[in-house]
Amino acid sequence: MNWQSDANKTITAFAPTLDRWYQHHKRDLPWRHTRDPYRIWLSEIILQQTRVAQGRPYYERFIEAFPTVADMARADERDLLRLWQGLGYYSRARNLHKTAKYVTQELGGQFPETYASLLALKGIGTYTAAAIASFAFGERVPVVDGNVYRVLARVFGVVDDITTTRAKKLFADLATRLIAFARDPADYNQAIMEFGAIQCTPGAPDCLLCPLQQQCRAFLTGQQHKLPVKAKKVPVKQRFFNYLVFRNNGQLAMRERTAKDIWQQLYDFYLIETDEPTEALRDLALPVASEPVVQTEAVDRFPEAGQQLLSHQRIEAKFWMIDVPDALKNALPEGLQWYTPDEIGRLPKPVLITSYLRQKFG
DNA sequence: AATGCGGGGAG
DNA sequence: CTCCCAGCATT
Repeated sequence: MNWQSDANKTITAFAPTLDRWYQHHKRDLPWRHTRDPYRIWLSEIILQQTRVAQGRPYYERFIEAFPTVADMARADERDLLRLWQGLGYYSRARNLHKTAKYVTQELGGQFPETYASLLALKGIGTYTAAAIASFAFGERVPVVDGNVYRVLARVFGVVDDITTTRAKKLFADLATRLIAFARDPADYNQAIMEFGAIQCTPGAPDCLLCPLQQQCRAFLTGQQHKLPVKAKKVPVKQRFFNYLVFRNNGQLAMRERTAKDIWQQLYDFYLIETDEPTEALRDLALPVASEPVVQTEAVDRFPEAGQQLLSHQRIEAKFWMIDVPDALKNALPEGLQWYTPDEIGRLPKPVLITSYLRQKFG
């Protein structure tokens, strides 16, 4: 039996084997009880680059707050971002709102029903379009996500670097061949992702109890821990944030982040970024309006420290609380506004800011 | 083809 | 520590 005919046999047996495995290992997840494209769309956007365990409570809260796409379309974008707070990749929330409005206002509340038309919506790429098309409408189009790359790379011994365009096409083509043998495209797509999440895991795949063990090129050659091949990512950038937390009469000065940077449309404080960690307030180039304030009214001579690890940046933050006298409260730097504690609670904020507020004010 | 974008959990 | 998660948009 040569390798080629082994591979062909594996291809025809792959989907049925996963389907069988799935029947016994399927988790009970809320978005598996519906074919409502709105709910499936919402769950898929939430789950982009996000583990099920992390995304699930957000899904529940979103469905509670916005039971239909029309409800979401009506929402204030700030409230939507506030609900999204802590999930990261906030462009997902902005695109969610944009698409909800588009579907409601331009499509009469009806989601597009094909892979190709779904792909045209903001925030929907190849993976999400395939997921919605198959789960909600039964279209026979394969999902290709991180789980699928891992499972296929191992079972079929694909050593191509999955970050390259060539490999992406190779995996997509393979996935298309495989789904042809599936009984039900939706179940099969769920099955392969579930299999990757539970059985064929990144670190310690459960090969001993794997139904594909004797067909898996990686297992048979002992290479499962080396696949998939993925170019290592760029080193994380270190940044130093110095926050001046202006306070007056129980209110804090905050501003919306609008720059082309992290945390767009979330709220934080007056920020001075430096190339090196700062030890004292006098080392900072302070805003003109705050100078007299800083001389006399700084509350925190030693700042609160904060750390935020992002996948692409490591942020070291320091917070100086500064009491602003009434005489200067209308002289805030451009963009800053006073907010009461209640208002601040309703603003969407990065986790770094929320953590600071919690540790400072409870 | 490269880069930027969050935050958290697992090993 | 490192890796990576039901990826996508922009350049």
